[in-house]
Amino acid sequence: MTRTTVSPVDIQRVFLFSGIDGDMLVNISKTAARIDCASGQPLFHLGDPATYFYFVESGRILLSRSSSAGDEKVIALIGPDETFAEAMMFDENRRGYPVDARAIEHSSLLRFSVATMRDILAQSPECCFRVMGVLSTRLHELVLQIDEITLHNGTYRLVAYLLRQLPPDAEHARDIQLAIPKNVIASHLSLQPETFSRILANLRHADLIVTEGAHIVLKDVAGLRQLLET
Amino acid sequence: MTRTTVSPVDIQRVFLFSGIDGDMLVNISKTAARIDCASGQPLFHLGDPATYFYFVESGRILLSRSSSAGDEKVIALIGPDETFAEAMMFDENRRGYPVDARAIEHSSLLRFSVATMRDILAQSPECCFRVMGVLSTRLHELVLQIDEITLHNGTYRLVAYLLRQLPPDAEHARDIQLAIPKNVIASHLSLQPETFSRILANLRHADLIVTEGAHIVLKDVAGLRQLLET
DNA sequence: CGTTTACCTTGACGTGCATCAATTCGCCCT
DNA sequence: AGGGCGAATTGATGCACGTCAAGGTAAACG
Repeated sequence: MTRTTVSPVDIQRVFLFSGIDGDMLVNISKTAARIDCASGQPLFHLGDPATYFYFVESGRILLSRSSSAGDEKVIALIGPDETFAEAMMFDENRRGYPVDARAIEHSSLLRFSVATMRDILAQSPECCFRVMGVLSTRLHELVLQIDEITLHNGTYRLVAYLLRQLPPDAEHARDIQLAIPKNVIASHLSLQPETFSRILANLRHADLIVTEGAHIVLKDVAGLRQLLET
Repeated sequence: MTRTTVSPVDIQRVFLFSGIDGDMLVNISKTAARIDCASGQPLFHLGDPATYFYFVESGRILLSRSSSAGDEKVIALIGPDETFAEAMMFDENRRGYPVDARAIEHSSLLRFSVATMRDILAQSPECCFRVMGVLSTRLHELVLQIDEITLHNGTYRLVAYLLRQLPPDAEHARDIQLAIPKNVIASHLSLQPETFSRILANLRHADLIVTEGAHIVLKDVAGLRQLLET
């Protein structure tokens, strides 16, 4: 894991900071750092004092909770141009990070000081609104996740996941390339890898999909959508 | 469901508004309303355009998601002095409320305009910080909920719930009076009422608790705590 | 280039919790 | 008081998914 400096230009790419002007940008870049980390490398652990939040330039970060029995549940997967752990700016009770974080690819991150960011926010309601927007979106996503886990079975969750991978605009794209190992997706969907594999097999036997490793073709999108009704 | 006016004094009780001065307070109270609603009464449904958020003066509000099969999962229970649906101030994509809400007791609420509140926030970073703090807490709670559902079994969840009902300060309080019907608690813990009842029976047979209706005595707190380890 | 290692798949089996069904209990209502 | 109704409990049974075990495949690495 290497650490390099960050220029104001790098920061322009971070959505949360758009609309922040010259002086403040410099301030931010002074307390920021670029983190380059290898696949598998942990960034922080549950309960660690939360002094930073992150922006993903490239690569992929996995956020998870683990039980003492050794089971791990993937809470979120963070890709390029996304931030995570922004909520740590408001960790009033000093509970620290609520999840573990680690890279699952070789990744380049920007690391920002929570304290600096608080100073910025105190002066920029516009920036506050952006942060609140992001937090609100996260909230919505977690509610959807709870909905799926508690109200729907494994097949539903997996099919919903596959359909979400389709680009929303392209009408007739039916090919999916999984960017993430299947066991990780399984954990994200609250399934065991074995169950994940079996459900894919079922869908294959029902002639709804074709699979070849990480490449999946949705043969019958309408049929898959139908599985989500009832 | 009746609707009455709200005075600036009423609003002082809302934590989110503490530190807001005279002029703005009046503004808020003008667009606010007191809602008095009977037990069972719905406040809004999933997807409804979100123009209000709420503060509970008294009573209890249930937030839930429902499947098309008719199953309902309780996402949160909101009691006196708490706000809910604040995140709707930042519903940029107009997705509407992400849950259903209804009273499960005769309740008195204050209803605030999302638009007015946005105006306030734009002028008060202090108030922004309070909102962000609340959102951050909600986020944390949802992550904990996902953790429990996916990483722990029914007994763990129920025991954890019982222990949470103990006042944190009072060292030797062991009596719990459930303020909520058991089937509602069951749904909140992602259990069927039958399973909930059976787990209570198990704990009773293991001499860990004594039950009499909604009154539960934790006979062996240490023993219960032990169930949460491993 | 062969070996290791991580990931994936499939089978056999077990189990935690859901489902269905039948009482019982307590409470509101007239 | 009595009747009606929702909530709670308990039993019998079933199933979705987890667990354990045994290969199979492919990429990573010396």
